[in-house]
Amino acid sequence: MHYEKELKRLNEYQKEAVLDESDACIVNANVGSGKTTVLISKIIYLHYAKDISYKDMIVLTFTNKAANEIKERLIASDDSIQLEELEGFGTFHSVALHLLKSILPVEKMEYTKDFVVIEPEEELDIAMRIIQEEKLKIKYKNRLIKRLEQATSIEKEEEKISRYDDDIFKLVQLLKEEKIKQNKMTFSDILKNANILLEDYKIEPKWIIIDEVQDSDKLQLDFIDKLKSMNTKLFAVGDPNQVIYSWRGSSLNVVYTLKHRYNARELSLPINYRSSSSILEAARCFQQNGDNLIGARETGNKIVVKNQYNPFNEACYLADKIKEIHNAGVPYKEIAIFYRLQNQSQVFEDVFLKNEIPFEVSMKKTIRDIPVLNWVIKLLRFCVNPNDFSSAIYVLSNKDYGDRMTEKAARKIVKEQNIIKSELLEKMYNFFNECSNITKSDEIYTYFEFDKYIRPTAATYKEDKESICTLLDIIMEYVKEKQMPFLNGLRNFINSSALYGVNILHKDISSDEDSVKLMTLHASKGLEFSYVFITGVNYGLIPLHTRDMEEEEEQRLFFVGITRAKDYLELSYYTNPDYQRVASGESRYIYMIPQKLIQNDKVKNESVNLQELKKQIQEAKTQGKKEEIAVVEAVNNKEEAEVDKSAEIPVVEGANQASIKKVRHKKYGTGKVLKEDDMMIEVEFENYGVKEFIKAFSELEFL
DNA sequence: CGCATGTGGATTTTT
DNA sequence: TCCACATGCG
Repeated sequence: MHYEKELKRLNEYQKEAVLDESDACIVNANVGSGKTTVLISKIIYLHYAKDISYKDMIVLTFTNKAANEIKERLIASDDSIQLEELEGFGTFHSVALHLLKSILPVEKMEYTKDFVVIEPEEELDIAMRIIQEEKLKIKYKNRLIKRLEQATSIEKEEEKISRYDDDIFKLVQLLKEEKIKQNKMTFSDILKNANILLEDYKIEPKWIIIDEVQDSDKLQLDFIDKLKSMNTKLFAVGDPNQVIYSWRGSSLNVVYTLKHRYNARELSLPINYRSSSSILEAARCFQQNGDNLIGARETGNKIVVKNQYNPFNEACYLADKIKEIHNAGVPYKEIAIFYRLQNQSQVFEDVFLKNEIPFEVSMKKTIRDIPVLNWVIKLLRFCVNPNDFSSAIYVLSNKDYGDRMTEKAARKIVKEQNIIKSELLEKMYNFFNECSNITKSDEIYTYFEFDKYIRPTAATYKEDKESICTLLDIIMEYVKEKQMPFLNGLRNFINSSALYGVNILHKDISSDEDSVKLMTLHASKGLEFSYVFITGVNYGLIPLHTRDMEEEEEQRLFFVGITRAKDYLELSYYTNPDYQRVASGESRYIYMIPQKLIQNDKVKNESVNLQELKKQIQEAKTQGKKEEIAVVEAVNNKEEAEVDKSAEIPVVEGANQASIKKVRHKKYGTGKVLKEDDMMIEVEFENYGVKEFIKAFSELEFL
C-alpha cells in the first residue's frame, strides 16, 4: 500500500500523530522534528487508509510558501492528484476567499461574486477620500490605520465614543459602506465576512488540518471554529516555542485555547534531526515551553562566540570567513547571516559586493512597491470591473503614468464616461470586447500602447517596460494554468492579486540560488542552514531594547535563530556598535549558554591595531562613502596579504622618481600617486579612479 | 508662527 | 526610556 511506505519512514512519535483518530489533536512539534513530513503523511494516510477525499479536507497554512510546499510534496508523492482537488488547501485567507467566491452567499452582505481584494494602503486611500468628501473631523490622521483598527474592534454601540472627540466611528461606518459599494474587501474582511456567512452555511469538511497553528490570531481561530462541525476532525501542528509574531495578533495561548475548546488530545514530536547536539544544548537554554528537545545527531562543533569591534569590521571578517568556508567545499547557500534589524544588512551588502561574494537579502516586495505595476494593476482592474471608478481615476490622474491629468479632471471624465477626452479610458472600456481572444502577453502591451503612457524619456522607462512585461507574462501563465477563458482568468487574477501577486516578482529567499542568505531573525523562521552567523548579540539589540514586556518573545526569537543551524553556529557582539541605545559588550543571552559549549575566539592583537587605525582614520576624516570603500580595500588587502605572504610587496622607501610616482595594484592596474604620508597613500588609477589605502597593507608595487 | 501639551512609537511582517 | 510629531492656543 502506498501509505505504508510513507509510515515506515517515521519515528514512533510521528507515527502516533499520523495514526491518531481523536476528534481533535494538537501536536507540539519541536524545531526540526519533521512537522511538515507528519502533516503530509497524515493527509496521505487519511486519503488512502481512511478513504477521505482531498476535497473533504481543509488544510490551512499562514503563508503561500508553506501552502505551496505542502501541495508540491503531495503531488510529488501521488501523481494522480488533480490540482482542483486541493482547493481547500491554502492559507487561511486564500481558503476563505475561495469559499466566498464559490460557495458562500456574499450577496447577503451586499457584495457580488466579482468583489476585489485590496491591500491595506488602498483602504487607507478610501478612508482619506471619505474624510475629505464628508468633511469629517479626524485627529491623528498619521496613525489612521491603527486608529481604524482599534475603532473597528469595538462592537458594542455604547462603547463607540471617540476618546479624541472626533468622527472616527462615523468614518468606520462610512468606510464599511463604501467598501461594499466599491465591492472591495481587505485581508481581514475576507476572514470576517467568511466567518459571518459560515454561521448559516456549513461547509462540514471531514478534516481540518492546520500548520504552524501557534501563529493563529483571533480571526483565524474564529475561522477554524466556524468551519468545524460536529463531524469534523481537527489536526493541528505547532510549536509554542516559536511564537515570534504576538505583536501581529498571535498569542502564546493558542495551543491551550484549542486544547480546551475542542478537548483535544495533545501529542508531541520531541526529536530534532536538524542540529548537532551542541547547538541543541545551547538552544535548550532558551526553550520556554513543552517537552525537552531530544537530539538525534553527534556532538558537533562548539558554538563560537566572537567579539567584533564594530559592524563594519565584522562584515570584513565574515567576508573572509565565508570565502574560507566556501573554499573548503561548502556551497554559499548553506551559509546564513542573521541580525535583529533590517538596516543591519547594509554593511554586509556593501562589503560582500566588494568582495564578490554572492548574496541575497530577504526583503518583502509587493506589486505596490513597484509604482508602474501598481498603475497597471489598477488599469486592468477597471477593464475587468467598469464600476471601479476610483481605479480609473487613479489611472488617469497618476503623476508618472497615463494621461497625468488632475484628479478633479479625471473624476469628471470618468463619471461622465467621456471617452473622447481620453484615449486611454476608451481603451479600458473597449478592452472587454476587443481582447477576449488574447493568447500572448505582448498583445496586451500593444493594445494599450503602454510605451505611450510610461514616458519613453524617463530614466525608469526600460525598467518599467520590463516590469510590465514580467507581470503580463505571469498573468498569461496563471490563466493558462487555471485553464480558463482569457477574460475570466484575468479577472480572477486581478481581483485577488493583492493576495497572490505579492511575492510573484521577487525570487524567494529560499530559492536554490547559490548565495549567502542575509535576513532578520524573524525571516529565518522555517529555514535551515549548515552555517549560521548571528550578529549583533549585544544587549539592546538582542534582546532589543523595548518596553520590557516582550522580553520573553525576544528570547524565543533567539531560540528560533539558534535552531536554524545544522552544523556550525557563531554568535558575535560588538565592542562599538554603531547603533543608538545599544550597549557595548555581549548580551546576557551569551552568558545563558554554558561555558563548556562555547569556544571563545579572541580577536588577534594585530587586528585590534588595524581596527584602532581605521577608527582614527574615520574620525579624522569627514565622513563619506568614499573613505569607507577605500578602507574596505585596505582591510581586504591586509587580509589577502595575510593569506599569501609571498605576494606581499613592501612599500619601497625613497623611490628615485622625483615628481610623479607610478604604482601597480593587483586588481586596479597602474595609477599615479596623488598623496602620501606615513600612514596613508592615495592613488588615481586609470580605470578605477581615486582610491585610498593604508600604506602598510596596500600591496602596491612601485614602478 | 511659536510654544506648550499630549500621544504613542521605537523593532519584527504575512495575508 | 526618549524622541518625533500632531494639535491647539495665543
